Amino acid sequence: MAEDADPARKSIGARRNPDSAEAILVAAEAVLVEAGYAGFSIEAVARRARAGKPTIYRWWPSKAALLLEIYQRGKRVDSPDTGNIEDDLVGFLKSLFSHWRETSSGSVFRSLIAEAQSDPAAAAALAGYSKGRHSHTGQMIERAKARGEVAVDVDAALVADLIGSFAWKHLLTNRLDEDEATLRRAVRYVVQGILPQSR
Amino acid sequence: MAEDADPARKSIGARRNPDSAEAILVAAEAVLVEAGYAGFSIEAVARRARAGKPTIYRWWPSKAALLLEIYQRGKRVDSPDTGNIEDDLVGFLKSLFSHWRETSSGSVFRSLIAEAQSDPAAAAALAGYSKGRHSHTGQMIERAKARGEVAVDVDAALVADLIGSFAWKHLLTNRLDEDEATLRRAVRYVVQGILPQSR
Amino acid sequence: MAEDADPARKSIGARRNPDSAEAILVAAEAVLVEAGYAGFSIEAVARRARAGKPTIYRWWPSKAALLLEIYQRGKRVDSPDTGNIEDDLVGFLKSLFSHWRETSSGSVFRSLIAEAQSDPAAAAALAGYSKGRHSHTGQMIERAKARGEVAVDVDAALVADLIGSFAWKHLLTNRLDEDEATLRRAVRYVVQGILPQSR
Amino acid sequence: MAEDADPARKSIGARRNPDSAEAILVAAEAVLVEAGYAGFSIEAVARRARAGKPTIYRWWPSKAALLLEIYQRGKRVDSPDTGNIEDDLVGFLKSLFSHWRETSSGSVFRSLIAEAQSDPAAAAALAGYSKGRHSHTGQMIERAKARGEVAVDVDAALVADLIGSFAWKHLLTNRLDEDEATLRRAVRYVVQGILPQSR
DNA sequence: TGCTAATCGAGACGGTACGTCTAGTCTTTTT
DNA sequence: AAAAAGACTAGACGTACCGTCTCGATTAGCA
Repeated sequence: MAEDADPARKSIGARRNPDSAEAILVAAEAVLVEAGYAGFSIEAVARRARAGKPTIYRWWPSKAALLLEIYQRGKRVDSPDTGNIEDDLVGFLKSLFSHWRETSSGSVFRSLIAEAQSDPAAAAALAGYSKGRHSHTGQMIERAKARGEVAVDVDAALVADLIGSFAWKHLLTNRLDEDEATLRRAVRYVVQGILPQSR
Repeated sequence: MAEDADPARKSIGARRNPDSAEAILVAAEAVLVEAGYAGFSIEAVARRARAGKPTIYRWWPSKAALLLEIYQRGKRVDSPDTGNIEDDLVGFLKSLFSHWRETSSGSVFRSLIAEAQSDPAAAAALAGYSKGRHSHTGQMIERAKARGEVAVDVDAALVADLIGSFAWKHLLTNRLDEDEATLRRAVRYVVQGILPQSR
Repeated sequence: MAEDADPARKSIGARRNPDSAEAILVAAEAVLVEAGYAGFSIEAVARRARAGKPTIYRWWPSKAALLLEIYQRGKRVDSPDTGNIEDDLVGFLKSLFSHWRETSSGSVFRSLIAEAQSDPAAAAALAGYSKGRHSHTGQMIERAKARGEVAVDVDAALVADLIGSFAWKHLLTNRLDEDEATLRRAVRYVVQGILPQSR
Repeated sequence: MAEDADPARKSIGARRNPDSAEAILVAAEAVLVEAGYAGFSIEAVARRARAGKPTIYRWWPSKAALLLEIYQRGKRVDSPDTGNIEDDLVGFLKSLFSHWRETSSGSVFRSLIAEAQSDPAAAAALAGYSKGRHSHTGQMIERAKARGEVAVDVDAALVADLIGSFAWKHLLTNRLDEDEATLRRAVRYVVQGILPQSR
């Protein structure tokens, strides 16, 4: 990461300077990782990026917008297709948890959720993003339906919501280190239910 | 609410003044409801409560502690016992959602979750609280087990976690107005699973 | 004084705004005059000047610095040259006392001395200022020396110190209304001594 | 000094406890010496003296009252009588400077002067004290008058004021280390004047 | 001898100010 | 036109003191 490589980054004329944008995003991510959401201020990002605050405000109207873009950049697209819905969902959760754990994404997304609790714009963006994820994750269920593995009248988005909820709550309560057995158990409850005769 | 009833609240000796404590909690709740989490500052609470800032800091070391106590005060203890696990869980979610919707509890709890993302102490408190809720909510599942309605090897706390996750995510994404049919569908997925042959 | 003329004073770019500086100095003087040294707080000055506290702290690191600048602004430069050392010194004291009495300078200088008793920086500044005044006031003695009116080996700065001391103590003990006869007597003691045969 | 000897000093009935008074005065002096005027707060004194704040406020209505009593306790009474007015005054200044330098009296008196600039009661007390000192110091001049060493129409109090002023200003500007030659020169200017023919 | 009354340490109270931090806006200068 | 730079008002942060208050314990002197 070259966020310190340019000791004086100037304007490149009457258009957005991609170096500045890049430097700001990199700096924002670094600040978030190093100082946490509590230390994540526009001031701190500007300082770290050697950028003026107005430059940040020009392109990202709010902290939430910045967070959202950082999160999008580091996004991992992954919906496994093992031919078995349980394995698919367990794999999804496993890879999501490790992605959140091992990259800055976890911090970023936590911050985004936190920000959404005070900033309506962030809330809207997050709701939209979440909805999008439902249909994305829902594809796993749809594939299972197509295979006849899942009842056709199942609301795929709702199942995706359930699974996503579980992930969110673990993220928000610092439980991303859950072992695979637990994840599998949770997924199995959703897939097979908890009734005694269901197996 | 009688937050303006006492035009001069003095010390009552070398011990905590319950009137002040009460006034502060009431004011905190009012500020949170009226100005939202963004406007929830210790300054604002002190102003509203006609209290000195040090008085607040003396008894609540952080915003999180204040939020937690407000939430505890307004807590609703409710785990229905209809003799049917699905109805129990649906009832639980319905009453939780309406409680969150219709009282200040929703705002308070959202704020608490947000606060926990930047304040480690709040995070710990929230994690502890959440764990406590799991065993509480888990009693519904345990009762169902005792009735033979649910498999004995089911991890009641994990099921509670799943149900609670669903509630959290709806709270955090402003979807507390979900209709009963959707809640029931979600609960049914957990109870009966989503497999086609499961019934 | 036009301290209320600008209901919204903004930045004028990446450099000091002289309007703000002026407003702050005017407000500081007004606060000092109206509320006295006891009521002279940075908060009060900021409030009165409609300025942010950081703006004050940016340019004046301490109350003392602010006081010093106010005092310098209202400085009266006056070392009479009547051709007679006694008249010069009496005139100096008279005009200094009336300046202190009739403008805010008296309050400002008193405050500065008080501040210097707790703030080492203020103490240093005051000591430096005082030394400067000695050589300034000393010029009256030097002129008298040149006229042959005063012994050539007299330490002009020390005499200035003596005269200045007298002024300070009167300022600090609210005795700026001393009549001219008394001032003249004091000056005469320094000029002619108190011995019976000295004239 | 036994300020730490009593780990629990109680009431001795419906009257002032001299132990408490003593402990408070000792503590006040210690705080002033160790932390300076800036750190001299009633809180700090109470803490140091293991006394309740009301106990202090009961007997000393203000910081100034406390300072005044401390100063009085440590007072040095000294007006040399060498038979020579110049030597008397030089001796007076020398012993005053060393007293201020080597005991806590200097800090105390400085603080008292500073306090008098914001507290009218302290100002009045200081003015009264100062006046008393004039007549006390004036006795040296009166003695010299009686010896015929000083003109009979000299205003002894005014001369005392001049000498005292010199001492005050040196105290207030941290110049208590002035060498004897300078003190003598200053005294000589007052005694003999600065005119060339005066010797 | 028991009651009253003032004092003690203690520490909470409503406030104000401290000096620092960030928010979001503004203007100038440079490219 | 957009960049950096950094100043601007505004206000929150958490801490220190202010001077007042009430407690419970203590003890002398009055009844």
